[in-house]
Amino acid sequence: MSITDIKFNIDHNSKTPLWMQIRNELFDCLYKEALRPGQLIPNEKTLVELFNVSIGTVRKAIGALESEGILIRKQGLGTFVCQHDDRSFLFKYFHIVHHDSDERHIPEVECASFKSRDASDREIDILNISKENSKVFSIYNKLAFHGKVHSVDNIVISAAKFPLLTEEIFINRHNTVYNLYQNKFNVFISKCSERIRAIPAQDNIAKMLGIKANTSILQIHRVGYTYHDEAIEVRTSYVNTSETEYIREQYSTVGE
Amino acid sequence: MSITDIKFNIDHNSKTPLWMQIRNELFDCLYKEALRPGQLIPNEKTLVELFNVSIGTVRKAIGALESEGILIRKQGLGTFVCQHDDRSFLFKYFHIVHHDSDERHIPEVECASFKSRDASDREIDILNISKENSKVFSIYNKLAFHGKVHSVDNIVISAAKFPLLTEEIFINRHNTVYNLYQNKFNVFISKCSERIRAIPAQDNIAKMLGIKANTSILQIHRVGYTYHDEAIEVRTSYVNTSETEYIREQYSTVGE
DNA sequence: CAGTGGTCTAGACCACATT
DNA sequence: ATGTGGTCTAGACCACTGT
Repeated sequence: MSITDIKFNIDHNSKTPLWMQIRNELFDCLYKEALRPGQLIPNEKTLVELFNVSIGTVRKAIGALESEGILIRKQGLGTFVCQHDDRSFLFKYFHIVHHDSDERHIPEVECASFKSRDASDREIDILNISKENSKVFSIYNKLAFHGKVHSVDNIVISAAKFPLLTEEIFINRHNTVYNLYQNKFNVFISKCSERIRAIPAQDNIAKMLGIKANTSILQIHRVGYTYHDEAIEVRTSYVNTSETEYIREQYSTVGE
Repeated sequence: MSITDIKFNIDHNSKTPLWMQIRNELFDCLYKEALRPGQLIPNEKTLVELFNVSIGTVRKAIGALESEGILIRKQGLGTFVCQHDDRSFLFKYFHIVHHDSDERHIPEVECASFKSRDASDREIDILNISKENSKVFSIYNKLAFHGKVHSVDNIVISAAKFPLLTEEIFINRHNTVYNLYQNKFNVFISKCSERIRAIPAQDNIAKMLGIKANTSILQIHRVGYTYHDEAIEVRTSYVNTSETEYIREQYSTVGE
């Protein structure tokens, strides 16, 4: 189904602004997979004809989606659906930096284990897992800077949404995990929520981090969502902050 | 100095867009204190005449400042300079929630100590403190939910930037600390950066939190900035996360 | 070069809030 | 009723990109 074949319902007499209606229609194209990450969307003039509005209105709709991180405009090229291949997405959801550094660096990642098991009650609840196929993949990753492990990530995803995922596929990705989700399974992570606590490291985690048991570490519960707030991934990170820190720079934008 | 008296330099042949020039001029009005938090800015038609551009250009400039959290538009009323009195600012920089709650609540705050002392090297560096007046105020606040203390905040600010601040003034504020800065000292905190680590609680902090020494807690280093990235406040928070959590909801906005 | 998005104009009309 | 910002139009011209 190509976007140019879709019949759009734009109501010029509706209470909701035209640009918002157009934004929603374009957004639904992502959901209905008429538009996919990385894809070029029709140019402004074409959209004007598709929606039968003036160009300023189309531009406002695209601007809204751009500020949401859904679309990205490239002058002279066109407007594209955001993807985790884009440079700006590399560190969007990676918040650990080395102590004496202001810049984020890509960590070295090593998969420690890859298993399939039944979902826990909490996972069933958050990931909205059906009873028929309640299997999940549970993956442990070790993250390091300069060979020194600083974090252990436990990633849990529903097997139903990632059919045919194998340890080999997972390990042999050449990019981020979210990039794998996007490119092999057409799942785009667009939003994350995180909850952070300080806990003493349990034995197994301490061993993976190479520290003594009961050392104070960060425990970060993250839920990753795709379009329409559909929860996709439950991730628990354990971070040794003796040489690293969790950072957050908050311009007082409206969004957050 | 009123904003209508200012001579603006807008260059219609410049490489930088008109709307960006206007955004910068308006922003400088804040810095030069021709505009203050809460103040109504001139209406769009007046700005059109002041800057000698069309209304769409003015609207784009205002839109930029609005998305930065500097201005707030209120339909039918006008456009105002953001202030920490605004509801949306209440929780903007407060990220602690009770464990089994999704909503943020206002904590009970109690001042534990209020002192003046010489700045440390680190504080001199971050706050850009001069050698002539190197005094800082160091304040300890205890934050609680339902009477149970969960956080201790150490606030450090340059005495030079907060002349005449006393413990009495500090304690008798009827709003947030940032609101006090704004209303009594004309300092608007517009940006914060935070770095989070997990540490074992030291004796004095543990005592204030009502927990055993060496319990794992969060240590949050925050620097608060005003316009033009001028550092105003160094705050270190110690959070007992046995019943609370640090939260971050990240829509994939461009800003962050 | 042709095609894209980026900027800017000069209006019209609507929805909202105060007087 | 008046004044505010919000939406929308129908263009013009510029700057950037790849061929």
